[in-house]
Amino acid sequence: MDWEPGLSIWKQIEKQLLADISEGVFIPGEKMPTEMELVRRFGVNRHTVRRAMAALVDSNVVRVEQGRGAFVQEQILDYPLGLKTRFSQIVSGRHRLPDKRLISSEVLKANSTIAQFLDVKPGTRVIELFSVSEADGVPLAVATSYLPAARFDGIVEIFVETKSLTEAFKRFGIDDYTRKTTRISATLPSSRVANLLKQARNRPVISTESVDVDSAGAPIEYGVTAFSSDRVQLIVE
Amino acid sequence: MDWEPGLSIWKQIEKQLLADISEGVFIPGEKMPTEMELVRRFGVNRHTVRRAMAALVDSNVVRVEQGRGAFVQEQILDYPLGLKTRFSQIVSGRHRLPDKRLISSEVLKANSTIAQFLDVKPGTRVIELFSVSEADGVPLAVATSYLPAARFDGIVEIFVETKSLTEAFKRFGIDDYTRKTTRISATLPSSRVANLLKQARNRPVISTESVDVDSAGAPIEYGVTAFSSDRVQLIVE
DNA sequence: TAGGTATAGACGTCTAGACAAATTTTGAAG
DNA sequence: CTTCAAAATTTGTCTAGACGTCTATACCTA
Repeated sequence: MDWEPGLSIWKQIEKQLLADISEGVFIPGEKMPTEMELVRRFGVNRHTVRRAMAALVDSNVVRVEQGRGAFVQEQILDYPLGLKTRFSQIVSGRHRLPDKRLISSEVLKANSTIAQFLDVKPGTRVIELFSVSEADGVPLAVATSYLPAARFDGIVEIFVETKSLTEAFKRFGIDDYTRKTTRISATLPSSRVANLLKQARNRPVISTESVDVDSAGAPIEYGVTAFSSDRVQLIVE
Repeated sequence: MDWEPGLSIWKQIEKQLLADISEGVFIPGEKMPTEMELVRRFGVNRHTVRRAMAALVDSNVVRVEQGRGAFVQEQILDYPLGLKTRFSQIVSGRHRLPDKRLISSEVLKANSTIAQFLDVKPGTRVIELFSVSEADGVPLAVATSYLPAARFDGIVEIFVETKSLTEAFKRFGIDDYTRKTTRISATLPSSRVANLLKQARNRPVISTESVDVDSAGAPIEYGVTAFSSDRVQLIVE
């Protein structure tokens, strides 16, 4: 690489890396070359590369993690937590393609926690849905949902077909439902969740616990969702 | 200086300099020690001092000028440019003490520019006021104002006494006046203006040209004002 | 197989030195 | 005294090297 006079080398490197990112050479969320690789590519000292990277970090274009490397910062999705929060609507509204894939499902007997939130007796049969929500193919969240089996027999097939719980509920005569409660915490993901989110195990997830109720106030879903904190920001209105 | 473990040295230096500033050891607008002086004071390498200073520049606490040195950044005053812009009100509203000192005044014959803005014939006698506006003793702007002499005979004494053009106008029966036009440009100050603003000649000033009119629409003042761009930011609403 | 340990890889900090660029000061010439 | 050019100051950039801290991985042991 040859340098044009009048502009400091680190600024030219910053410019080049920025161009690479916008051209898709480096993908948001993916690892960038290591400092030493950039040193070899540009033929400068490591400190000069670091000066350029520092500028990119400063402008929030990349994120650096000690011991791991640098990553192209992804655009963080604002996820409003309202009474009528619908995943697909939020993502579509940001001009991104939503998808919700079912990973596994089974029918089991409710433990005391699930029973309490769904307002049923412990031991009642409930459907467990384990799914991944994506935008443009990038996983944003993994959700575990529990629904009373008696009321929603056969909902799994509809969910797989429509990829939407909202749509599946409609087939069961529930045209409208609202969020009753949401509890928010931050944790580190299990390896399974980290894997599904395609993120490092030491990056935190935002964990929400929520109950949705139908128009009559009866609980229809209890869910635990883990959002990738690098890709999603929850907004409380 | 001895360093506590667990926190990088440059951060400790940053912290110390920040403390010095808030304690008034370094005064806003004044020059800070040179890098070499800080190197001797803290007993570290110049690059370590520069790392700390870079953080302070980043957080807008200091401003560095190549070849001149580092200066404690002064809090920039937002100066709204509205129809009823009144200097003393704006400054008081920011909990700072306004002052407007008359530097010189004289009566002269209007040239074509002044005559045009004041809507009088060239050669008409006008009063020229040259003043400095300060907040907490720090000069923010120097203003040259032109008023029709026939209408405002004896206004100079009132202005000196009240330090306010708004107040002086009131004595002449003008309880209300509005800004008609404001033109904004950026220039380098003359040495006289730089001196009055107590700023370097190579730091730009924001220059405004304005006409105030009374409630009947008749021009009562044409003024040229030079704002210190380090201390004032104009806000157009 | 689970868990701890050693090791290599990658970023963070600090020191040292050499020039470059911008500004200010000094000093000589007129 | 003014003006202009040289010198000194001061900050900006780049290189070079050493060591610390954090992470991931491979390997060993129980």
